[in-house]
Order: sequence, then C-alpha cells, then structure tokens
Amino acid sequence: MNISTQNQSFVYHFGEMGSRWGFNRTVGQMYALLVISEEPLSANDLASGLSISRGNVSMGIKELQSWQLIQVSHIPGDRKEYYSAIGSIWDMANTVFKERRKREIDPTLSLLRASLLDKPTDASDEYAQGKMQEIHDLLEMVTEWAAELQRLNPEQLSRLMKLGAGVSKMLSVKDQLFPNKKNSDSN
Amino acid sequence: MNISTQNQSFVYHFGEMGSRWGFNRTVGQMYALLVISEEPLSANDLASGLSISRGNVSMGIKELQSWQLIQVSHIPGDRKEYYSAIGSIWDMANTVFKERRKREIDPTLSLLRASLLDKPTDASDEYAQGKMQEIHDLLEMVTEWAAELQRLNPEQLSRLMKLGAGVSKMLSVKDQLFPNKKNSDSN
DNA sequence: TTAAACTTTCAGAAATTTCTGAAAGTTCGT
DNA sequence: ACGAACTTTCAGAAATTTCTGAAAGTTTAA
Repeated sequence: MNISTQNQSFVYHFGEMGSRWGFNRTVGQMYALLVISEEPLSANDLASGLSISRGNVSMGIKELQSWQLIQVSHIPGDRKEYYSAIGSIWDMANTVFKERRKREIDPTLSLLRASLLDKPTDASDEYAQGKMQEIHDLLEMVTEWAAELQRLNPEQLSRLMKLGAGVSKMLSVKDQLFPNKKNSDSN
Repeated sequence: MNISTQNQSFVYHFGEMGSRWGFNRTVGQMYALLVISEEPLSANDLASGLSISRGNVSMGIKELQSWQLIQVSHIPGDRKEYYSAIGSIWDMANTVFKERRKREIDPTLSLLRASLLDKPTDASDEYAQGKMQEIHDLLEMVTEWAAELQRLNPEQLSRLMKLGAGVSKMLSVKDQLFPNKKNSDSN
C-alpha cells in the first residue's frame, strides 16, 4: 500500500492533530487513511502505507475501536480482517464529541460533585467551593445541552447552526411568544 | 504555601485533566490553584504549593499567559509578581474554547482548503477529496456557529442552553412563522 | 492434529515531553 | 553604577509515551 502524494499531507496532518484530539500520531494517521479510502484496508495495508510496525497497527486498531470509529469487514475467501471508518462525517463528529465528553468532562463532573459534598472548613475553602460550584454548573449545563444537540438529527442540527446570529433573534421571538417566564434582562 | 487537603484533589485532578485539555500536568495544577485562590499568588507560592521548581513555574506562567487565562498584579512595596485566574468561569470557558478552536480546528481547515484546490488525479483521489470536502464543510459550520455563540452574552447563552429539547420545537415554530425558506424534510 | 495464516501481546528500545536548577537577564532603589 | 530582589532561559536529567518485533495466541481448513 502506498498513499498518493495528494493524500499524504492529509494523513500526516491528521497524525499531528491526532494528539490534540486525544489519540496519538499513528492512530490519527491510521484513521485518516481509513477515512479517505473507499475500500476497507487490512492491518498490513495500514502498516505498509504508514511505514509502522504490525504490532503498532494492532494497538491502534484497538484504540480506534474503543472510540467506536471503525468497523471490521471480511472478504470472502480471505482470512484477513479489513477495516473502514464508520458511517458519515456526522457520525464521526458525533462519536468524537461523545467520547471526548466521556473522557474530558464526566470525570471532572464527578470529582466536583464529590468535592462539593465536603463541608468547607474555613473562608478560603468556602471560596474554593464557590468556584467549584460554578465550574460544576457550567459543565453540567454544557454537557446536558450537548446531549440535547446530539439527539437532533443532522438535518435539524445543520439548520440550527445555519441560523447563526438568528439564534439571538429567536430568543427574543420566544420572549414575545411566551413572556411568562422570568427573564430579567436581555440586551 | 500549602494546599488544604480538600483542595488537593481538585488541583491534582486538574493536573491529570490538563493534558486532555491541551496543556501539561503542572500547568493544569497551577491554573487550578489560581482559580480556587481568592488572593493572587506569587510564582514562589505556586512552586512551593505544588512542589515544583521555580523554573517550571516560570514556563507554566508563560503558557497560561499565551492562553490568556491569567493576570498579573502587584502588591505595593513588593517587587514580586502575583498571578490570578482571569475573570469569571464563563470567561475561562470562552477562552479555552477559542484557544482550542485556534489550535485544533483552524490549522485543519486551512490544510483542507489547500488540499481541495488540487485537481484529483484518479478515482480514489476523487473519493478522498469528497471526504475532505465533507470534513471541511462540517468544521467550517461548527466553527462559525461557535463564533456566533461566543458573541452571545452569558445570559443569552445560558437561556439558549436551558431551552434544551425546546430547541427542536423552536425550529418548528420558526418553520410555521416563516414557511418560505425551503426546508424539504423535518422529522 | 497439524500447520498455515492470521492477530495480539508485551518487554525493552526509541522518541518525545516535561522538569530541574544553575546561570543569565531584568528592574529598581540608592 | 551597584547590588538586591526578583524573573527567565536553557542544557541536560528524569519521566512518560510510543513503537518495534519476536513470541504467544487464535482461527480455519484439511
């Protein structure tokens, strides 16, 4: 397997970015390669395409599977396993979002919840807890909202996003339609 | 400087999480400590509080400043610099979001734009470019939307988030109010 | 049951990142 | 201009992460 020079830079870039997105260089490259390959690739294809060891590929596959980003398939009469990126780009984005939430936010939320159960012992503890409470509330809100958004289908989500600045107009429309809820300010 | 045991776990946890959020353990710890300290802390306070070297603190401060997360202040008659976390938790979240966008999304967007300018040389290139286009469009949309949201003030943002599931209702309300725009489907 | 064709594991090597602490740099009061 | 009080820098040490490749494991066909 070798990669066309046109795709080379995409694959390497995803490698570099990979580390920022929560997995390592080779895993990023493997995923990039799978995304842009129409045909599923074998572990050997990945190893030779990226010039990395077979063992490394095996570990990378495990990682991508734990992120639920890839799929195994088989070719009749061939015992190798073939891998391909799962679903549409939307699915991919969704999955990455969900995974990152699980890894980056959820543990923090539970730690904060636990910390907030302790009684503060002095003024500085009290201040600290206040901050923790703020962070907790913010993270919780964002988490819930993200979950909400993920429940929308791509079409709805895309429409919502394309509203853009319209969002704030919409908020005021809502106020006019349902002025009962107490929303003290709005600029 | 020593840290109350109650806050210990918060600080260490932020250290662990730090790496997922884009900076390293000590930088995470430093920031956590600054967030929960009512009073600004000196570089020495940070070093002794976290048992790390003075040099490391200096580098960490530089990093936090590049993220625009901290602020310097001075105490009259004291030549040391004192640091504190900037602004509210909202500001913090905003800043982290913006920074991460800059580091995680923007470079990818420009790479994709460049790649898409190349003429595909064969069918597999064409497929690859199709995928790149999809990723590009998605990232662009998300980026623009995020920028839009960041323009809202915390109050508006918070209201929007609290709408939760109401968001989809709102979309259909919009359809009823302005049924002119072509939105073929909506389930 | 054997062996061929594959995949996974994991100890240690290699690469990368982070940290220390001494030296160099800066700023300010006198 | 000097020195005290501070901060920054950076070479090399330490810690951590990633990678390799040989060995062990698994599956299938005959």
